[in-house]
Amino acid sequence: MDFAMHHSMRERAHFAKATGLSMPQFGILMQLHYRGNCAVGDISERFDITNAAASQLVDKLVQSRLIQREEDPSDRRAKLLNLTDKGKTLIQQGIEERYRWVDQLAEKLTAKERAKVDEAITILMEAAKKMETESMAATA
Amino acid sequence: MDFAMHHSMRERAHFAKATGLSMPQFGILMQLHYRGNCAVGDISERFDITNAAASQLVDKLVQSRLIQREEDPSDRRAKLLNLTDKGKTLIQQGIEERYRWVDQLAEKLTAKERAKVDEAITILMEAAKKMETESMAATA
DNA sequence: ATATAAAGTTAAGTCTGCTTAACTAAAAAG
DNA sequence: CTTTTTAGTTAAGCAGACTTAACTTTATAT
Repeated sequence: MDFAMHHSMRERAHFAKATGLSMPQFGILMQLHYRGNCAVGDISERFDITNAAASQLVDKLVQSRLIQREEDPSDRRAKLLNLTDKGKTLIQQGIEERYRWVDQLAEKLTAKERAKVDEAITILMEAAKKMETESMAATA
Repeated sequence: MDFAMHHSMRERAHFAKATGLSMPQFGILMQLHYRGNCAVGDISERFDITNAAASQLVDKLVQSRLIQREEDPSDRRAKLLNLTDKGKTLIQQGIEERYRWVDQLAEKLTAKERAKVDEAITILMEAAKKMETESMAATA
């Protein structure tokens, strides 16, 4: 498990470097991939940096046309951040590249083994989902 | 799976920040935790940076007494890098903190579910090990 | 209506990581 | 025994991320 993460980190760094993005920049793109419609404040909170820092990072990504920043209609102070089409395709590439390894791993398994792994993943996903909603409730 | 990594990354960044370490520095400590007796060249290769950069990072960690750098008896040009006791306890703390989340997740499972997950992990570990040795052979 | 708080931006300055280039010392090759 | 490679260090300089502080604009509270 930790091994997978070790590997994944490396892939991530590699991909970021290949695309000319810094790790923080890449991180923001991933964040927007998973949770779109973010505000700048969500970014700063997620990465534990100041609003100013987040704003500057976001601005760079906007300038490279990877994300778009528009006014939130319900609160005109806030901004809604989203991936542009360019950003989406980039991230999609990155994800595929990172998952090539997983596919290779899957090929090493027999059908029976793969079924077992699938089941375990489903179980874990359920548990994780349950945990997340609980912590959400606790924070709110 | 990706979700776990997302979470893990956050924990990692948080812990690194709390200890006053930068991510690259923390990464080196982790590397030494998993594969001790590294040379400076191993570090630079792992993180895809120059020897100079690795040497400088290593030096900072040596100065903060987290790792030790001694001459390799079998090749006096090379250095053997290892965690000091101080470094070891630090990393141990970090690992425990990161795994608290996994433990919480495990608590959400029934005994039967946990058994299934355990089995799946064993399968995956085997496959990963097989893959690693194969890629080693390919590189060599 | 005024005061206060909140979201974001901008600018100035600091700190790190990283690279290239020049160097030392040890090992391997000829 | 010289020559060349290899491992690592050091210094100079650049680029990026980050922080604080000052500011603008919108929302909220009194």
